[in-house]
Amino acid sequence: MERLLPKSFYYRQPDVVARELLGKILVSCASGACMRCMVTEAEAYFGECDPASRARKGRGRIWRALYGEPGRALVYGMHRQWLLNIVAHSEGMAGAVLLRSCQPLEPHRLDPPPVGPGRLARALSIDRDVDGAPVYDLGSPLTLWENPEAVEGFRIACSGRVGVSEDLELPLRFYIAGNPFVSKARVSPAPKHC
DNA sequence: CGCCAGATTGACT
DNA sequence: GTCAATCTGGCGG
Repeated sequence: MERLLPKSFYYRQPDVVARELLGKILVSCASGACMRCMVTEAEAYFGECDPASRARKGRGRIWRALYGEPGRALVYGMHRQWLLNIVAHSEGMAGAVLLRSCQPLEPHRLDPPPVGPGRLARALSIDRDVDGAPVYDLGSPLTLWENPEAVEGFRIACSGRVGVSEDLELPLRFYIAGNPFVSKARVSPAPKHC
């Protein structure tokens, strides 16, 4: 059987965690029935040093979450959708991983595929109720699991983050190369080999 | 309190 | 290509 990713998994730099979350299993029981999918695309955000981070916006609840305990879901709304992040950073730092796309497991024919952060949240019934949920904790409405099936391996590609007006030099968007459940940015950021 | 912009998406010209 | 919906938080009146 699969194993929950431990809390310590999230006590690392957001870019490391974003990369390592690819291929992992995301389980959402937010709607009552549980739904499983594999993470195919994620982006890393840092704290106030990151021009694209919401920590830049002010010291509200999002700022507190980014500087708060790693391994917790951070859900907030924008443009009429919910965006799902997992808080991830080393001790004393700040950051999170934005889950952008996933591949449904099981016979789930999702109409708009859960590709793109807004669609992912909608497909998994993610909303403010899930905010703060510890994803390393069994019994949480949202959990992340090891994926023994994915050991076969896949290529990871990376690029600049999607939709940000000001990005860092580092490539902070990671995705499974060739997987159909990955968003195509309107203006696709140049992919690089990682 | 109103207005603006941002890690978006779907409908429509 | 363009528009608008409406979550969060800063800023101006």
